[in-house]
Amino acid sequence: MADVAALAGVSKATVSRVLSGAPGVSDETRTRIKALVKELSYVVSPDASRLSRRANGRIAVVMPHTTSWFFGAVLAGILPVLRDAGLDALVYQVADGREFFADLPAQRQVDAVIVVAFPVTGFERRQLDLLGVPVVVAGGALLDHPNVRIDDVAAARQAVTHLIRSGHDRIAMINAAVTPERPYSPPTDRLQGYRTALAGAGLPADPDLVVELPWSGTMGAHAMDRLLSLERPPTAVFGFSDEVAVGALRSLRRAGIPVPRAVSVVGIDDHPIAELCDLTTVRQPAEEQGTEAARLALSLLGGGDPPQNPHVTLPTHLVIRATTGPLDP
Amino acid sequence: MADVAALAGVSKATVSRVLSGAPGVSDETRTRIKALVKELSYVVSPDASRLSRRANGRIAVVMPHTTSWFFGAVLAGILPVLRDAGLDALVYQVADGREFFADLPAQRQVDAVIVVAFPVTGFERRQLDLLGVPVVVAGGALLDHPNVRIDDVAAARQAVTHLIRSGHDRIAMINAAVTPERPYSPPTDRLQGYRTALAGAGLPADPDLVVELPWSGTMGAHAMDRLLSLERPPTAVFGFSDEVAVGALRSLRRAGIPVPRAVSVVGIDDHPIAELCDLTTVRQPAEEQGTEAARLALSLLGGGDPPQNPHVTLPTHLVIRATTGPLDP
DNA sequence: CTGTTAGCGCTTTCAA
DNA sequence: TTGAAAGCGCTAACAG
Repeated sequence: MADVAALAGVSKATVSRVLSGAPGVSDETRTRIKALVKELSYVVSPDASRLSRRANGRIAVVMPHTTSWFFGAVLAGILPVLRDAGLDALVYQVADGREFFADLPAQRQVDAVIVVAFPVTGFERRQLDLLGVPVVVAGGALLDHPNVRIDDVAAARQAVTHLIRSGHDRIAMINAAVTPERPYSPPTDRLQGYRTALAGAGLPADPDLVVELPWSGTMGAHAMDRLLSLERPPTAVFGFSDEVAVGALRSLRRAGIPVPRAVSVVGIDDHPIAELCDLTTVRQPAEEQGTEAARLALSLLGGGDPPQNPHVTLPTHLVIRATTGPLDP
Repeated sequence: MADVAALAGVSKATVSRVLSGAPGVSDETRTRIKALVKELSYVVSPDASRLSRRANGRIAVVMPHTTSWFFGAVLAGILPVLRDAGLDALVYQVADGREFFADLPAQRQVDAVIVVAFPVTGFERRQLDLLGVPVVVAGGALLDHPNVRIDDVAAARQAVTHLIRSGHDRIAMINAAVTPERPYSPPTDRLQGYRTALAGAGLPADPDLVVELPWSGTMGAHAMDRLLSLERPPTAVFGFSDEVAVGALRSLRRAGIPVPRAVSVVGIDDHPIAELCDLTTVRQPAEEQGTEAARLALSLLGGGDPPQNPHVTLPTHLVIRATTGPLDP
């Protein structure tokens, strides 16, 4: 910048003003400097600028992994919002919750943290506080930090009610197992929604019909195998997610059981795979959760008023495709 | 840092030395300062440190989108490598190639750029040069920048040869359409692999059997519909990717055509969906491409010797599942 | 409107 | 072994 100033015969201050669009520079000088800057294709050093301005123009995005659709979609929702606000995104993949919370590499580097669907332990929560910046949560909740999520209980109810209305009365649920240390709420909430729906219809809750397995790509398939080995298998299955449901479909296909004639299957997400598999599901807006979370983060940063409603619940809705229907008599 | 120095009764210089592990500090002082630092839970400001040291400790990761499996997986491969090297990742999603290349928000912020499977135009290439930092490519190639990729021609050949060996002689390909401006090579290369394999087996190349459609979630399904309306439909289909192949499966299922008894289907990727759909495919290591690319980037940064081989080709291999087989007589 | 003067928080010679 | 001082490249008063 010193060079530019020298070549333009002005002070660094003036150049700085022009570059930051600050007022108080004559049009003549402004255009002259702008031209020079363009010619030299000069840009300010963001780091120096930030150092001087005491703000770092970056936001941390913390996610357990980046591979699955949901996280990619949330990220896709976050990035454009931050970009438009002139902020950069520092993405942290916290495989098993270690490095990020232990070393806090984001410390003094970010103005806010967006935690994506990450079950945060007590220790981690305290570490997060140490960062001293606003925390917002996408796809989950954490104390009363601002967050954006769906109503998991309601989503599950929508799915199961759909099955009930199709005339099913032996409805199973394949759920993701949750460990006590990792307070991940969707499995709990969706199970509750499942039970509520059954109870609401006056259906019994058969514990054999709830299979909980630790998450894995083929977990849905294994769980379905289990359900098929029951003396009285279910006629309908509600999967924790679309990936789980599609796994169940695989087992049914291998077993030669016609869907939905003999067994109906429904998931949650409206993952792209659902459309390809003709899977009935309950759609959750993933990208929008990212978008809204990013917006919340920005509003917290603005220093302005806190957001109107710091707890946003986005709606879910049933998407009926070809894997559910009445039992074939 | 000034505070720490004052409280310890030493100069900032000494504190800095301790914190950066530089030599020339007595053990006594060192431990004393370390204790104090811990107590105050003080950490250096990365920005100030970088400003002073003229290096920015960040790497840009540029991808067309973050939603699809491949990109998430590559990112998952990149992040841990950078983290271990103490570098942060600035992730840029370049929806339609605009902001990033036009504004170069990464300018003066990163020490290298990893471009992930992004078809870069001439203009964009020039903008990239403007950043003045090493560029490495994951999942593609760009001039002779270091890169990590698979051999698309070979991958396609593996897929098609498998079909030929199962006795098929009317083999279709569903390909992603590529526009002239966006020099995205996999479609071209995979088509070539397809043709090579056919020619190698002395099979004719029927132009009707190659359907090219612009990418979309259901593109494979639509393309399959097209193939099914041919007077003589194919008995086997090679999809550009697993998602395309699964789309084709959907059409076949809806049409009531048994797979693989009447039609075989094979894809490329070994996307998680492939396992769930029992899809035969050619596996490409996505995460590893990220890992290797990140390593290449680091080696370029080290200032040390350039990497042994700056052009890495990772192997692909057939994964046989249940969607391919001989024609049922 | 523009320049001068201090820093921002750290690293790094160069002396002591 | 330690400290003083001079920046890194920019912004932000405060004067003129």
